[in-house]
Amino acid sequence: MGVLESAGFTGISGGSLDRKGRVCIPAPYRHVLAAQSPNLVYVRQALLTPSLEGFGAQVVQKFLDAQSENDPFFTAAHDTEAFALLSLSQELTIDDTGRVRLPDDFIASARLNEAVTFVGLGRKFEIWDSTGFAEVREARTAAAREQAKAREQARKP
Amino acid sequence: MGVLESAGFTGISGGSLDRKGRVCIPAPYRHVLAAQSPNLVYVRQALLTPSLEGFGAQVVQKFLDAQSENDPFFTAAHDTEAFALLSLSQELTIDDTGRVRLPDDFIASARLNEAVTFVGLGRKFEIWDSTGFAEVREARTAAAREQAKAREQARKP
DNA sequence: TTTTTGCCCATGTTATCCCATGTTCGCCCA
DNA sequence: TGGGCGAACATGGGATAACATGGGCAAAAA
Repeated sequence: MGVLESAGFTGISGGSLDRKGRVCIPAPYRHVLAAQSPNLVYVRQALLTPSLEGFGAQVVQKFLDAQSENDPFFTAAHDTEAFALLSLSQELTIDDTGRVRLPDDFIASARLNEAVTFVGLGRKFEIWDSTGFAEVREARTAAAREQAKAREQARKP
Repeated sequence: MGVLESAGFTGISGGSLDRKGRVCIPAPYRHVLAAQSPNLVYVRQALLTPSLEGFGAQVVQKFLDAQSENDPFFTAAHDTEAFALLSLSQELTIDDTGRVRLPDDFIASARLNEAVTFVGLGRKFEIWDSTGFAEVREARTAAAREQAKAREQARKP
């Protein structure tokens, strides 16, 4: 713990969903979240993939700030954005063993089984079913590898 | 210690991975890292070679700043990059004897044995299995030699 | 009542802190 | 210009705290 929090969520780690629908948030993630608000995490269903997205209060706060600066309300585009961020998210409290209870419909929509995988992406993190994530990981790694190769090429000739 | 830190990671040095999966980061590297954030190093699996890459908080911070300015938080724009940099990296804390615990999957993917080699490359450094690095070193030296020759040619036609 | 939710305790595992020791490097003085 | 001497460094190992996870119990909801 230290300046770590500013760097956001990083790394990939495994966890487990117990029969009560609880998951233990990885300790490093909890430290990031704790720096934003105590015992709180926002979780929503990802829009494009069978996974969940978690983030801290800071993201919500930033959105609200932007909201008050610009058009307050009454624009359809904005409402859609607000819906995506606020309506689809649930504010979950982290108990003192570091776990949260995931709503059943979230578990269903992300197709989670007992083994889950946490994926750090800076200001947000993802929760996947471990089996399902395996191939996604392959694909993403391949894409990253291609990008890295492309850079090698660009530099050399 | 001096102005050296600003020059980034330099040189090649050996180290050892103990039975607990710990490595001692070479002191010169630690000094570079300390200038960016205290007791922190980011390590990731290299994309194109069986090795690990280490770097300081500055690299990550720079990426996150860019991310939050454009606010592409929930867009897929930088996803590949974010995955490569943030997901594949682990934030490791350096204990007060200068060591970090490398995750087992990192050790496996870089095929590390007891003897490891640190390779300074400016803003990042690499961690190789010493035996595996031997031939890579050959190849790189040869490539560097070729490049040097090519430049000679270009200058004196 | 039956079910669910939040709270608490229990436990095995893992990592982290701390102390100890050998070694190498740099520095200063003869 | 060599020793030699002290500090910084690298490495091993054991104790301790943090972590992940299962299960029980009681209050609240259905």
